[in-house]
Amino acid sequence: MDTALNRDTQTIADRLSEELITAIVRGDIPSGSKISEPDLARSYKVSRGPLREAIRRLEGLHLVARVPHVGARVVSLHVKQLQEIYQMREALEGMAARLACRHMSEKEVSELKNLLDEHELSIQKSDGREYFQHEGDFDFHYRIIQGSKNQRLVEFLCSELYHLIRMYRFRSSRISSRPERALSEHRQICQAIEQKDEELAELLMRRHISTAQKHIEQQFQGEGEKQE
Amino acid sequence: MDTALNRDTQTIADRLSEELITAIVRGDIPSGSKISEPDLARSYKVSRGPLREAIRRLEGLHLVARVPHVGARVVSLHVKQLQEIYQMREALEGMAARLACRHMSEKEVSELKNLLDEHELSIQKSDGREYFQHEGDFDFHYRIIQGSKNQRLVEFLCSELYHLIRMYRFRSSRISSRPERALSEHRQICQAIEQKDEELAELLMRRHISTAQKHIEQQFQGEGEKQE
DNA sequence: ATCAAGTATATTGTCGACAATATTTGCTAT
DNA sequence: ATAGCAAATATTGTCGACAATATACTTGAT
Repeated sequence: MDTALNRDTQTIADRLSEELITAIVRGDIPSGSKISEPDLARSYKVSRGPLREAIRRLEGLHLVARVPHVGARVVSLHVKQLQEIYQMREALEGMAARLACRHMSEKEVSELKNLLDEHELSIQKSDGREYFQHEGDFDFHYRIIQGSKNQRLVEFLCSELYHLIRMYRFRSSRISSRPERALSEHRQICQAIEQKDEELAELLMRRHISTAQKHIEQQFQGEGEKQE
Repeated sequence: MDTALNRDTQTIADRLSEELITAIVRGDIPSGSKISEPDLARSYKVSRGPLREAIRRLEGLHLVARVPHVGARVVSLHVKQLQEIYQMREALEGMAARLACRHMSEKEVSELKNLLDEHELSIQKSDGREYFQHEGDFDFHYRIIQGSKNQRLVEFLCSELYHLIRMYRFRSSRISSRPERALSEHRQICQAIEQKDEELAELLMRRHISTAQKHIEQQFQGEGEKQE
């Protein structure tokens, strides 16, 4: 369950907020549900002080919405919200790809290429295992974001937007990720970065994400409403 | 039925976090200074509970940095941080301009044009009042961001990045804002939005912000180091 | 005199109790 | 039976006290 029993210096509120984030992202605390302070405090065996501080942090990450004297709810993602997130992601990851051209080291680029080779193998071997596919996809994007060397950009994309995206993926887990097409797009992007073609890298990344967004919208239309 | 009474229903932590934000942005709590919980609690006449929750919120906004068992400090902006912020701003406001083409109403566009006329007048009348100039600049950008109708984008730009930008402006207040040039760029952007030319609007906005960034970098080089 | 270690002080973290507010329940009147 | 009001209950917000940890200071040895 828990892997870190060594962190004595960590504060309860900090540890708790991490736990709550993963619980929310994985759906253990369902999207849209109310957060009861007494209940949560009991089940996590903490007092309400640190719990409230942790909730305040989640509020800042937009994972929960609070209304005074009423309480906090886990946010629920509707189509519109996902569109908004993907629009921001398109702009920011496009910029990240541009900056990665400028700042990624030779070593980082070659590691990125190796990663894509691994993905190709894993696609050939197990052509159904979508979960791994997702993780691989995240891995690719994370590396480029890191490669931008823009710390604030990294922080925002990885710890705010991606939490929400993962949360959505956990909820509706069957996304036909079309791994072959994604891989070929990844290769194009990687090549552009290798050639330090900033314009092209940004363009391709934006198109890649825009495609993913359209795909999600189709999914939602195909299945109608299943929110509540 | 309770619209005017809402101020009473506000919680201490919420009110306090607002006050602290403006205090930090205006420099009343100096950038880089340590935040002492007992001191702050005394001077704002609150107990440490709500104060700590407010600090947790500021931490989420990246206005303060906390280290466990040591305390929180107001962030201090160096050149590198400003560059990072402006890179994100360029990407996001470019996207905002693009979306504004899609979503701004006729009325909003005409109001935007009126705003620019006012700016032109105010530049002619008082060609030295830079403070007003800044506010006008913010106003223009805010409207386009709002015009994107992307609520998450609005929230992030207006309440995270702009806090930090304002904070910097308060610190080193003399930025030669070159109002004439800025105004003409604003007019170009506005025109592109009016004509619903998404490509052009995004391009011009990005160039506009990129120019501002280069300008800031020059300022910093011109004056050398004057931090802490 | 300088450095290290141990003590003293101050600050941060945590807790349980109490107050303020919202929600639910139950009762009354139409 | 239902709408509306009032009491009861539960939840959130706030506070002051105590514990854990870090910083500052003193003391002693080389």
